Amino acid sequence: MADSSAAPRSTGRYRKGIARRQEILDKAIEVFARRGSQKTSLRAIAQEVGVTHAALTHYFGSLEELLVEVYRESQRRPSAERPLPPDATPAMAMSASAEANRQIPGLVQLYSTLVAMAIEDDHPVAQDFATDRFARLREGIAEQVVGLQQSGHIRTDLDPVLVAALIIAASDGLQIQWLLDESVNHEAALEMLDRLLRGTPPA
Amino acid sequence: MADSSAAPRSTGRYRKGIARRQEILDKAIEVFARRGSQKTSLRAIAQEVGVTHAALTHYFGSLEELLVEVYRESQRRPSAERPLPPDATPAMAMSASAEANRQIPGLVQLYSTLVAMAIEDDHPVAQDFATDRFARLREGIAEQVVGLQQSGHIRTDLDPVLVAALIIAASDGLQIQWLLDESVNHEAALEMLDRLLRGTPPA
DNA sequence: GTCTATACGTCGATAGAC
DNA sequence: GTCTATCGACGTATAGAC
Repeated sequence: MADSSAAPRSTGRYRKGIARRQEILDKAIEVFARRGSQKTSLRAIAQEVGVTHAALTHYFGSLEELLVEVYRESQRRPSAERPLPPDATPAMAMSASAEANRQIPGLVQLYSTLVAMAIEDDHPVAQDFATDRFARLREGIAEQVVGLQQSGHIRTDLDPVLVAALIIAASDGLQIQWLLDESVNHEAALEMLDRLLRGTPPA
Repeated sequence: MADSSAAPRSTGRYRKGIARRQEILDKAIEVFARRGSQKTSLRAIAQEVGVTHAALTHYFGSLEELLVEVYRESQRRPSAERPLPPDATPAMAMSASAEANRQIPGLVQLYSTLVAMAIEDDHPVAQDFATDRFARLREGIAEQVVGLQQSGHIRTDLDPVLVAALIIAASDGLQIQWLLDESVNHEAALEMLDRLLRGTPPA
């Protein structure tokens, strides 16, 4: 559950504590959006927010939890009203989502940092975050894939869960390659994958 | 070029310096293989190698460069004589390579750490490493794809470079998902991608 | 409850002795 | 060529002001 790991540290049940925590989180997000992923230490964030670094640990427990919350909250906000057509394929939805994230400086770097932390052995919060995110995404996309298979938009000899994992992996991996070399066309590659999944034979 | 960024720090032109550097590098690799990716600080590595952390910076300049060299050297060693059939598809070659890397504890984590560092703005060594690695991989795989298109094993309506980027992205992304959830079948997903690229229509 | 002040141990990096 | 010593910054923990 997202709720359990997203539960405020110690003061969350009280209105004022929640409000203050949210206020700090909002400012932290703004700092990330404005300054990118540099200087993401507790002390640097605290200084920009206008509190001491100890105040941040009071509300978030640890830097790890703060980073996860910043990313979660950023994802929660609709970045700019992107009304996806309801028949959009999962790959193109991932592409649009990636495009939206790219608008926020530092967000992609933050995500990669969290994933890198997650696969280390001593970062349980990041690990829970990443495991949960991937599991939910796979589940949701696999469900869409089943529907698209029934409507004839994806070939039916493919395991929906494998397709979901592949789409997520492709989107994440292409995003990183694009960040390092803008000649890598994230969207075109996902469109190609879409075409392959559709199964229309070569001309 | 890899040579320029891989050039020893200050003593590399002299035989003894090179030898000592290589000796330290060998031990560092052994430490990573034995202990995984934990405790990868300069001081921890130095202690296991048997020198002070200042000695490591003398040979490698920075932790960043040491980590890159450890990964490069690990990749340079043939992990266990895996004679790929010459007609293996790029996707299956990536799968085999990933499988081999998985045998060395901490290597996949080290790779992810380097990639995460690379997309930050203040890690030029990691950035050069990652950019170079992806560019070389894309180039090599795209070349293979062209050959496989000519021999009829990959459908000819696909841009070879996009295919290469997609295969690399899929392999990297699936590896991460697998690390977080072993139910994600890295090899099966890449096999599926292979099948899609081949273009054989659904039964 | 909120938050500051302060201290602890570790980190990467560097200067200078030998 | 390698050490010791030291620096500033880091995440974390705790005591206590309010």
